[in-house]
Amino acid sequence: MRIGALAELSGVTTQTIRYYESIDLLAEPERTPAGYRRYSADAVERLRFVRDAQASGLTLAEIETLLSMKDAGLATCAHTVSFLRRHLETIDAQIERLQAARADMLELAERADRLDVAACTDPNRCQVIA
Amino acid sequence: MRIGALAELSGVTTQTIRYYESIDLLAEPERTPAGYRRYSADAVERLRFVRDAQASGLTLAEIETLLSMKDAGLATCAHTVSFLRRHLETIDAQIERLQAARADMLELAERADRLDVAACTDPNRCQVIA
DNA sequence: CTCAACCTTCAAGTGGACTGCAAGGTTTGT
DNA sequence: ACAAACCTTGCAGTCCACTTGAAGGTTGAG
Repeated sequence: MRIGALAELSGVTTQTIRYYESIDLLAEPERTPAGYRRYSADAVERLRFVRDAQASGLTLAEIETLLSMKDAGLATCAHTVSFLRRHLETIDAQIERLQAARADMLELAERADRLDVAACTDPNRCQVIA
Repeated sequence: MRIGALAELSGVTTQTIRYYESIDLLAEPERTPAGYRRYSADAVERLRFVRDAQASGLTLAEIETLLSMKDAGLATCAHTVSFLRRHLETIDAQIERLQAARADMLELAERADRLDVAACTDPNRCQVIA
């Protein structure tokens, strides 16, 4: 598939894909005779990993380290594995924070519902509330 | 308490607190006669909300809207409440993503452990793996 | 054949969230 | 009285992750 199809399937823009290639998150793909990038289905999976890892708070540089580790068939070193373990703890902390945020917002929404007297439907006037 | 103590308690830097004030996330606090900012314990709670909300993927601008809503005693408008509800769904999606990322990393770490032959302890050589 | 939709490179620009000075004044402990 | 640690403003700088634009070449449907 070409870059547009990959973008479609993976939910990132074509520009972002090229950007990822430029910072070595994605290997340079094959090219068609005209010079268009051609990707295999694996690329979708790789981008999925990138997005999950990113959502978990890793920088693209850290993700690159992890992907190198993956690519190297896990020719592992203690340092990176311990980074991974530490990050697992970070993820758990983040899930907790997210649950706290969820509770905060739910309470806000429910209290707002209880007080909802005059509904305001004009998005412009609503931007800043009172 | 003064800005340094608030920073200590809430885990952000003093500069960040001043920055938040500059973008109206935090109200201008009282000042001591010498012009030092003086905060009440509420500020810690407010910063906690900011950090949770931020972890849940809201921008500071969005958090400001939410805090205005809170400050206005929830003089609510349908638009903002529905934003809140939509964001609750985003948070749930994010928790799922985080759990996927967690699973990915755990698998990576465990596969690495199983293959761990020559432990490498030099952090410099370990940065990029193979 | 034509036209829209797709692709190419490279460089510069953007937006969000800080972060780091410089050049001062204040507080606190000894 | 003096140093270390704290505080002030204002503004420039940084980092990350894109995003846009210019100036073109290619593909595929009608």
